[in-house]
Amino acid sequence: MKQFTKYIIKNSLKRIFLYRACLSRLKLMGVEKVFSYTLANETGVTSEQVRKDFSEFGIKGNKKGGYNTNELLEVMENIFHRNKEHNIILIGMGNLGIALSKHSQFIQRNMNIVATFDIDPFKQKVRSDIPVYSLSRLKEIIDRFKVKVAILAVPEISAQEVTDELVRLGIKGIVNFAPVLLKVPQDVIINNVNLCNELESVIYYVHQQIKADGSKNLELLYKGMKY
Amino acid sequence: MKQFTKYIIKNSLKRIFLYRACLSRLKLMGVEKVFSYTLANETGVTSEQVRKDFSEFGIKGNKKGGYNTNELLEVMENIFHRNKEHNIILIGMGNLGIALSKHSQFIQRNMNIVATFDIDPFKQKVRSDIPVYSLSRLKEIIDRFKVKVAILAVPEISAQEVTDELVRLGIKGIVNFAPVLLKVPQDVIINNVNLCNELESVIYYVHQQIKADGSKNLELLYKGMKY
DNA sequence: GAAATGATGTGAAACAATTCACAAAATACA
DNA sequence: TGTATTTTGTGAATTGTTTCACATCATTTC
Repeated sequence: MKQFTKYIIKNSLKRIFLYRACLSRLKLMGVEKVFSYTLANETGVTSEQVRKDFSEFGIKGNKKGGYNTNELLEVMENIFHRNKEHNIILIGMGNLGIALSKHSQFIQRNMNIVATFDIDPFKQKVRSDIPVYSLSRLKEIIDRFKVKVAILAVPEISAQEVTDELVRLGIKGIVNFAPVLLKVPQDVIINNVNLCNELESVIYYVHQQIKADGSKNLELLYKGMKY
Repeated sequence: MKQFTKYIIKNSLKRIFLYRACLSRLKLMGVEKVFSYTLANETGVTSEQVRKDFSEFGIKGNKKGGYNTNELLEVMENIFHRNKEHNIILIGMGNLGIALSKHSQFIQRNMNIVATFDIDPFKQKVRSDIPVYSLSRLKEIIDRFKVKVAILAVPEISAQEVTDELVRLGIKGIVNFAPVLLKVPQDVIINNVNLCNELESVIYYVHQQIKADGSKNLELLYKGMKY
């Protein structure tokens, strides 16, 4: 029954992303020491939460001395395996696929899109630094670059089919931009990113806000995930 | 202290998105009646959860008879104010901005990007169905189309500056693609979408999986948000 | 039309996450 | 050196969420 449910992105991991973003900024500003309340203030969580999260990942600070910015950043880089290079493939070179293939932040963070794929031979000619292949060459590339993670930006209709093939060829994690709930074996991680939903939730909350208009009830409306 | 923390996207709202996606599919397949366990099976949650979520939004079904697919869909459309047209603006016509401006799903769901903006006059010439304006015309467009929600796809460096301007001009909700924690007044909703983080979390879990390799501990690793 | 069935809806219980409260340790300073 | 101060780290308490268990009711069946 729960065959394709995945519990992913534990809250504390999401917050680690926040802390890291702050730390990078603080490092640039030349701050050498941070305290749990510094990060707390910057990210809008409590300082106890910061310390609890750290303890979950085994991060230790110095009593009174706080945390060393560089050390802390390094620990976080390790959590996300940033020391290693990660070879990623991208399937679907539509509007979104093209944008993702050019997304410079991926490279900055050691995530290299080694190849992109599309079913349409015309799109395979699109000029880009990254080669665009036909899907028939998936196996070859996945094997050669030992790819474990794929970005899926294909149309809804072909998402499941492509996923099945990816899983067959050994892909273990997928960031899925198609608005479909993919069915995959237990051991494959799916992270769904649905741009419409992201926009619609904002519309939803803006409307709630307008209805409630500055009342205290707002606090209640916003329980759940923190950003 | 918590000035720019926002609690958004309550879990049940996120799940409502899942249910709706299923319902749309079921409707296309001609299914007229659904039961809580139908949706539960399809989305990977429990049937009690489905009913609890529904009760939160005041959705009532028929004892024994389940829910009518069309009625249920309509209720959900109303939750997300889909009956109304929503005028959105998009700021930043880089790779991602261009892809978003062409994203057909937005239009399918009554979310119209009425105008796009960029600081670079060259990009303002880019061919598109949607006009690309200079930022100096923000006020005019926001007022004319009564825009309340904006998509922010500008570089990190200018994100806060543009946000301040948007807020000043009456924008109440922002989908932010820049990897920055924006500072906004209490009554403005921010939804951060960080593509690198989405990819990195998959890499994280794939690595955990490889380490743990099929053990029962995996269940523990995945607690938190459900997808 | 009475009994059996199958679904909803919801308090109560179990579980999970966050906050509180404070001991412990490191530093600063007299 | 000893006392005051500041910050970490973590059990305990609280708060929030999910699951359980079952009363309720509409429908079907006999």
